[in-house]
Amino acid sequence: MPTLLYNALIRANHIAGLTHKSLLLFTQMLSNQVPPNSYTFPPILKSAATYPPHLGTALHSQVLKRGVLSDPFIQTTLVVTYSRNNRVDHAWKVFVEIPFFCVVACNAMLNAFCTNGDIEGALSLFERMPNRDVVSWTTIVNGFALNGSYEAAIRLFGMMMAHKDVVDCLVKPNEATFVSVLSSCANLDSRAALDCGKQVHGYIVMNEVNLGIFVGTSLINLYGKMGCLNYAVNVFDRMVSREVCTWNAMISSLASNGKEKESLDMFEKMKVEGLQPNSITLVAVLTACAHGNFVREGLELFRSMSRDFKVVPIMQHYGCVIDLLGRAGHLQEAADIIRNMPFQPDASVLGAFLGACRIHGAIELGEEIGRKMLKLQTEHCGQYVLLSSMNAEKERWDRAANLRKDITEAGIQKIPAYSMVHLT
DNA sequence: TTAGGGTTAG
Repeated sequence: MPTLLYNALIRANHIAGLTHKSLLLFTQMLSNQVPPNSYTFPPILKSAATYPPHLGTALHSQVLKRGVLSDPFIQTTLVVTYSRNNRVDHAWKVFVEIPFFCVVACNAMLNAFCTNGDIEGALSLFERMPNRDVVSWTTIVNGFALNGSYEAAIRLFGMMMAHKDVVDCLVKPNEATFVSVLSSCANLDSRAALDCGKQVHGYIVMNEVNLGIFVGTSLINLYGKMGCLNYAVNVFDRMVSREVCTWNAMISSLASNGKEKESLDMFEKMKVEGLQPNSITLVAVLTACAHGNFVREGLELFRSMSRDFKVVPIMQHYGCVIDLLGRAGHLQEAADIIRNMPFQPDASVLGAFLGACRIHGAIELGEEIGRKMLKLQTEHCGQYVLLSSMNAEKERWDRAANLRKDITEAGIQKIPAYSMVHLT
């Protein structure tokens, strides 16, 4: 079989997600002494990115050996592969060897910085790039979002729209750009962020941008988070095609806006339409059950989800079901589930339980689980609280307040309040 | 035949 056929097969398997098969074909190719060429490596390197890093490195040596390292497609793919292996240092080494400023390679490197948490590195490269296209802008907007700087992401999107960039003044956003900025808006909690999201929506409508799965789902998520349920429903109804994530966003929006019954109805409708609920769907539906006090339905769903939907419960599902039982006062049942969990419960599960114990005055049960929680979280929470108190003693109020904020953000805010555990 | 950016989670 000639090189060309191997290349086609490797690529086809890579696209189909059969990364193992595509790697196997490559080894077969070598053992049959069919020489790989520059077309062989991009798909095989991307397949390798899903495996431990040494595979990528081994393929890098093959690239060298076959004398195709100067191929720009291979160089860019190497940057991507090392980045996905969290080796941004190796990605950079490959990148600096690329002789000409190529916008695609720069974008790959930009994304390498962004996905590895080096937003300063990304920004520095972004500012030095001689050319920036819509992918560059989207990557940096999304990079800020990935690193939690949603305001900065929105600001950069604004710069792009206002053509503030002297070099590149004709960049038009596309669907990926909208998705990044809408997601940033949804992660904020201000009127300004909602207004920004609405403006983006307006732009989408005015410019007759296709309301595809990604944009539609992002809009539903934004409006759902901001409490604008009518807008979310409106977008959902207007969409021509919907996927599981679209339904998930709609079910979550209804569940968190007091429409628990409608949320469950939506879940039924989704199943009727032949869609397979996934792990996220079940988190959303269990949330609806917890908020709507549908104890029996929620518990039934939780117990049958592995069988009916092939979704094995993870921490979040346990969190929901403990919340569900806890709110309704079924503390003994909740404690049984915690005791029999196949993995250690985290602070969110135990926190939900302790909250319920406090509300329902179940001191003994609370103590048992509280001890378990302290044991798990001592270094985490204890150190934070201690640090916070020490700062307060020295009148470093701002630092003390920041640490307290960290505790809240880590989702373990219930621990310091649970002083009865310390008394035992 | 080949390279870069995107959605949903108590």
